[in-house]
Amino acid sequence: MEIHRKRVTLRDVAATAGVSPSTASKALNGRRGQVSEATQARVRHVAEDLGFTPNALAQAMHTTRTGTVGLITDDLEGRFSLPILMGAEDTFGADRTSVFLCDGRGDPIRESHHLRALVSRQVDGLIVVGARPDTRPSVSHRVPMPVVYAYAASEDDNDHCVTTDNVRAGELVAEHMLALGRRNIAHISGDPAYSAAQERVEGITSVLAEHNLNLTARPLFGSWTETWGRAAARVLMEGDHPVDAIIGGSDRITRGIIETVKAMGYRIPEDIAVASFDNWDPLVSGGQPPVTSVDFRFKEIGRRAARLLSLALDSAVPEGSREVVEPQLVIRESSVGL
Amino acid sequence: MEIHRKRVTLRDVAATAGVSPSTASKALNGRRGQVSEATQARVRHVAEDLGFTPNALAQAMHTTRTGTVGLITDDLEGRFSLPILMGAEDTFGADRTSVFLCDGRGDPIRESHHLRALVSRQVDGLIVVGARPDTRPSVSHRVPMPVVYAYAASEDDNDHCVTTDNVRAGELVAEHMLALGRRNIAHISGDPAYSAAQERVEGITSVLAEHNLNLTARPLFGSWTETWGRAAARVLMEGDHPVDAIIGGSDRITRGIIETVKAMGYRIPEDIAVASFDNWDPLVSGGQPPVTSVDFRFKEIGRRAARLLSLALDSAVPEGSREVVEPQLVIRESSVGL
DNA sequence: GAAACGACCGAAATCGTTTTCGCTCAACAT
DNA sequence: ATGTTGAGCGAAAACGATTTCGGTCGTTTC
Repeated sequence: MEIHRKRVTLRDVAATAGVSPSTASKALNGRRGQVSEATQARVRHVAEDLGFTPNALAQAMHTTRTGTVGLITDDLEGRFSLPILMGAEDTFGADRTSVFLCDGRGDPIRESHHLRALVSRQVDGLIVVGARPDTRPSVSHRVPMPVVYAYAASEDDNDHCVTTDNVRAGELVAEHMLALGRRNIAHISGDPAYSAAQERVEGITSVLAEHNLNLTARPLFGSWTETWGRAAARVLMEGDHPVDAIIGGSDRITRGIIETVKAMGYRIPEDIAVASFDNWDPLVSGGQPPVTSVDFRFKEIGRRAARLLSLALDSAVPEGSREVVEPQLVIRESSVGL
Repeated sequence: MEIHRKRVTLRDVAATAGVSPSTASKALNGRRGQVSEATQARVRHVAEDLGFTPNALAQAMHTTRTGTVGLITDDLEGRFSLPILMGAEDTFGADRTSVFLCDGRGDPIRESHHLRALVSRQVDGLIVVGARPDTRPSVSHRVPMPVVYAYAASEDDNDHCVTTDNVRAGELVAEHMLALGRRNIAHISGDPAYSAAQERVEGITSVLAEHNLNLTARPLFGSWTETWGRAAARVLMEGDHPVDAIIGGSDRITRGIIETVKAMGYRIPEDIAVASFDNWDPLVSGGQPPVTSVDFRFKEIGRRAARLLSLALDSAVPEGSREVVEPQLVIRESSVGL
């Protein structure tokens, strides 16, 4: 049924209700004291009957608020941006604001294009989601509306940012391993160019240091892949250092580690306790054993970013607000036996 | 620098260029013959100078085209919807239309809410992405604009749909296995309630039948999890039927299969060739060995859906158009040795 | 030299809604 | 009877852009 019936406007409602558009508007918006109960009811009924939906665009021309925000990301897989989007939807839901999602795909030209499109669509604000948790160039000076950076902070200190705490994430895992009585802890990380890699190492070593311990071997850096996890695990286990715990730099790396360690005849977690970062469900929950991992709570990041943006829209927040979402350790059988 | 400078309007441009808004408009839109070269250049220059960006909302009130479409999904993980979104962006890019992404999260109430929001925002059209490839309820009668269903078809035959071909996917894998000389082929599927599961079986068996073959054992149904893959693989390998190839129902299932088969001492692909459906990179590319898998080409689905929607916007397409995107087999080492 | 023409520009209407302001009319006080 | 309310409604302006329709010129044509 492709009856793309003409859109019914306030004018139509007013006409069939026998009042002026102004009165109809007041009736529907519940302007008390300006319209009688009787006509209010009548207009409401007619509007319902005709299936009237107010044109948000026309409304926006007055309020200069469109009830829309842009979310710009570079994250192809959507591992960060979708949970963040969902969190944002959660807190915007009450505000009844909708989200434009745009993928810049790491291309500044494409990003500029999206930026222009969003500005011309008069979005009230912007959430910029970085692909990696390093700082990224600010776009705030290029747009006439508030911007909040999520996951990756902006390079400009005056911008609003909601980020993760990779140092804390490292601490969480290290504390967990120590609490389990492990003392010979190794770390197989990913690409050392990522600040996340460095900060997690920092968190781990600082906790160990508090107990007068050190990593049993120098952290191994490579790439964020299973293949690297396998290779590094073999090197590590064939080395001279005793190992009773391995911290993988990501869930992908950890998959490789677990496979190799098991293949070499060690039991997990009895001989080797394993933990990881990301808590990405498809990799973590179905594994054998399921993997203990740090969850960075992307959804919460989205919620907080949206909240911050809402405040910024009302200029109710100082420049350069920074929020950090505390990560959370999710414990599974790879570190603690059943 | 939170200089949220007042937005510059066409009026401003006109004023500083010393012309009327109408002339400014014509100049910027290149209305030839209605404005002299000189003033055109002057207005353009001023607009550039002031950083003028036309208000798309105001423009939309004339054209009754907002250059926005809604994309509604239920897919929490974004495995389908993000690639589809990217594909849609690709073909919409030229049209300079932006996409509202909304997640219904499987909740009809939430979906209705989003639907209302999109209608009130005057989106030109809608793309509805189903979470599973079964048919889903139509929403077309509830909105005054064209709708295209992607991935999951609509229950209403008059709707436009772009879907995958699960039967063909099954055929592709089966043909591949036969071409490799495998004759004792088993299939470990997922939840039998999914039409995708049934159709893939259908594709596989039909190809085998053409060669007077049958699956070496009845297809095993369970859930779309690694755990099920492990359990089923063990049952299968310990059974009486000879097996030289296993087709996993999804990449997650296949992870479990491979792990178990390897643990039982078989070599992949020498003893057992393995293939799968989905071609989901994080599960498929880093595996040991990497997994042969059928790619359903979500991006292409998005592109086609967007194209179909564009046509529907111009009423240039008959009711009930159905498009099927041909899946593609991606061959890796789990089926073909190096 | 008058008429016709074309190039260039601006006034005004329009899109759909909200808001301000003024109008009308009944009810009430004086 | 006149003046004062105030409740209820509508006319009109406004948001920012586009488009139609004239209007003002200077130039060409017979």
